[in-house]
Amino acid sequence: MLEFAILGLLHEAPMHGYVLRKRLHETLGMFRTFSYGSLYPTLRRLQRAGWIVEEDAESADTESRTWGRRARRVYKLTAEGKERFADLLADAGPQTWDDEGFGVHLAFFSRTPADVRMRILEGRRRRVEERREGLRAALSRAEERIDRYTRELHRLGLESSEREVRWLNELIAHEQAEQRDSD
Amino acid sequence: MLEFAILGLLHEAPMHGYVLRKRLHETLGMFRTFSYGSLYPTLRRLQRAGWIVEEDAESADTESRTWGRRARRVYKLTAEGKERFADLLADAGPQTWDDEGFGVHLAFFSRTPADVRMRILEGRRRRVEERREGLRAALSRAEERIDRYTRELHRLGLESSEREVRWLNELIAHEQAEQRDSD
DNA sequence: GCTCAGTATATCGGCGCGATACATCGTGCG
DNA sequence: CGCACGATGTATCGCGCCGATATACTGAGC
Repeated sequence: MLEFAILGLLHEAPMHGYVLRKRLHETLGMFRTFSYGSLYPTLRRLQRAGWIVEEDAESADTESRTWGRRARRVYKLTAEGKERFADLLADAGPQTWDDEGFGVHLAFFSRTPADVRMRILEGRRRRVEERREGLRAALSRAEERIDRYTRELHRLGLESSEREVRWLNELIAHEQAEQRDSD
Repeated sequence: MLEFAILGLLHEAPMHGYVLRKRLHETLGMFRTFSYGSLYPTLRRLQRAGWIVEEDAESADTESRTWGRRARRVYKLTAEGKERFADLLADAGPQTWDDEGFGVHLAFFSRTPADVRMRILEGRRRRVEERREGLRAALSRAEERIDRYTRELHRLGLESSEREVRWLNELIAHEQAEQRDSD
């Protein structure tokens, strides 16, 4: 997931770890964060894989650089990196239904193909509906022996699943409307 | 977290990995699951730490055992394991405010001391309120440049934070009422 | 001159996951 | 009767990510 997000953000501009993490915070905003303990090793991994390369000291152009310190490692996408991101964007597999995968992918939704968007949205809906049904079942079977606090948690979870399904239905309807328009 | 849940469940009865995982599913129900890839190594770890021990082949009593196959490793709590669980129950630290930690701890809330329950609930509320404020800020500053889908996600997140804060307030009020009663 | 917050990179141990492997048992179906 | 299948049962491997920790330089305020 981090890989996906990094590749997506580097499309905007070359960046070094520190600002990358800030952009990560902003665009994934309040819903998912990544620690430096994941970021730096992942950057290494992407570099080794050839998806990104380190920009060298040049690039004295735009940036005013009032500093003399080096140390910042600025990375930029390679052609292979762009391909890789396109592949990940087009993936509508199971990991894009779960909380984490869905949330991150959604942050790059305007760049993902319309049909893929649809499949992700529907997959997510199926996932949340399953959760909702599971919670409904647990609650109906619960009245007796189940712990009061657990029951409360289930109630909250059920409500939130229901709300998310409604939210997904709206998004899906909107997508369909858009698709109709473009016909 | 897995450690906590295992120790808590083994209070009911000695169990082997497979049924432990089922009980895990039931009591954490729909909101958190653990894979065998975590469970078995964790069981080892707890054994090494001395919190649990493997019951030996005896125990030919209650269980009818229509099978001749061995292989099942039945674990039971040690005195140190019970102490360990009590310590974890009494912990109201930061990890008990986050989604995962909070959810798991809640499953054992009826066994946690009332004052600890209160501190966890309040800590969680603070956490969710921060998230809520973050999302509100993001949404108000958003209208312009932010991606439509991200905004939708923020909307959903905001609603769900608001809902959870209300839910927490109810729980907290209930706790306070209970505390008044016992005075 | 000092301290403090922000900028910047990096590593370490540990937790949990998904994939995979392997073996046994009971049930149902042809 | 045989055999496939689903449930029972334990285990390992590599990997992604986290929190803690270390290090060091810069700019602002006092």
